[in-house]
Amino acid sequence: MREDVTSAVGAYRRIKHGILDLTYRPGRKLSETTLAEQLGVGRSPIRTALARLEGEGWIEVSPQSGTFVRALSEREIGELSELRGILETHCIGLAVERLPDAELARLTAAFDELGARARRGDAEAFIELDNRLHELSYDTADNALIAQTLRGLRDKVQWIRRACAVSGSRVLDGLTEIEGIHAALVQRDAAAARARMKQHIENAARFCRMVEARPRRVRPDRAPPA
Amino acid sequence: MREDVTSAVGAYRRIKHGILDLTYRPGRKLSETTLAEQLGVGRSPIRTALARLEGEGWIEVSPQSGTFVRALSEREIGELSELRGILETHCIGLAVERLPDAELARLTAAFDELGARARRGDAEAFIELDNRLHELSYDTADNALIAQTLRGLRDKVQWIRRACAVSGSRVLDGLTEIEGIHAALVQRDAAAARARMKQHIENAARFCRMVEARPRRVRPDRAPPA
DNA sequence: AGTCGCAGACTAGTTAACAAGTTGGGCAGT
DNA sequence: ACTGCCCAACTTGTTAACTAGTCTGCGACT
Repeated sequence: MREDVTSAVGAYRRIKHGILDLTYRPGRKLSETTLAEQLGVGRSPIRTALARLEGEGWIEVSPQSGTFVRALSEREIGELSELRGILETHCIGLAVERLPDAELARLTAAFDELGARARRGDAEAFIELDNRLHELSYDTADNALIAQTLRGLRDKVQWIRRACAVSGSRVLDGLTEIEGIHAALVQRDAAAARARMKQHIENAARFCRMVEARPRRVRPDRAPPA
Repeated sequence: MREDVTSAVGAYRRIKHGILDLTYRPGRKLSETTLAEQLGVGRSPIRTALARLEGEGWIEVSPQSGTFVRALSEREIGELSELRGILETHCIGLAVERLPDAELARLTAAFDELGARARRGDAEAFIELDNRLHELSYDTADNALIAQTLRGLRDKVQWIRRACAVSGSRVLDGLTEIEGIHAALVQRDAAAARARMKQHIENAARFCRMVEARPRRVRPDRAPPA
């Protein structure tokens, strides 16, 4: 594995990776001491990594008690999807106006090639295509803050999908949806693109309920955050 | 001052407060050792606080070199305003639909009382009124994630305003703007409310260029972020 | 049998000392 | 006078030991 600049960012990457691939499932306890031993570093880099993960909403620290992978409530999943819908809709609307024809042609080529593979059940091809579409719209929107926010939200959505074990048939439905968005792009129809993107986002995180690894108490919550 | 739960959150509050009230101006170096001595704690709580502030985008840490209060470029200010505009517009649109008449009546009363004071030049009254309007729309939108994001963005905008020493005449202009939004709320006119809110946000952070405390080099940037 | 209390083994929070790297000023050589 | 090197001071990164709070399970008492 590539050598990390600091122990802290290495720990961050490995722990987040462990959360995303469900090695550390929602509700699971993450002991600083244990993680430090497993990663072969002291507790400080672990604490730095955990602080960042807490800030990004992946984990929850209960003082003097434990650190746990967060499970998102249905409400939180809904809030997350609402925010994502607003921003993705905004970006795709701008892409309709601003995306250069040359870029659009390359996207169309990708849809021709990867779309065919996805239709034969290649989930990787679908994910690649989905990424291309979204990232292209982020680039076009030309707002690093919004793009960064959206990437964080997408991480969460994909994590939720995995934690819910959504069926593979979503791939075909999803493909149909993004093909519709692509068609709207080609026709330079902003209203259709926005409406279809909204629908796409709403479908993405629907009917999900996270299952925690173990039941656990609610956070003691000794102090309200600033 | 209220006793803090942990040294780390106390340090976070005091350092952030120092940034907001311009005690620590953009570009200024924040030494962990010095801060630890000033606040009477060890370096660890300071590091925890700084990590959080870095995550929120207030400071920038250069390894083995120093920690600096970030200065926002015109571009970043623009991006920030764009995001804020999108979300505030969304919230005020929902408020038009959902805000109960009783709540609206209380807001109108506040406009009568505080508005008069603001028109006589009471900046505090204007800020209070502005807060009431925005917070009410956040509550109505009923999305904690969006509300939290918006509060963070508002912190930044108010900080920018202070760092740019925007003239006091903005108070009267701002009052006129939010009175217009209030009027649209009363008339239950979503389109007008959204348009006026958009204009209000755009005006808020216009013509600002941050002045750093001291010139300094760009960050060494030894490693690309994850 | 059921319940209360205590003790021990955890947890995260904090500290101080040490390691590794950067920075800037002063001195020597040209 | 100017240039280049070097060293000393200061920076954040990391570690291990210590502190204080929480939880769990065993045991005695009711």
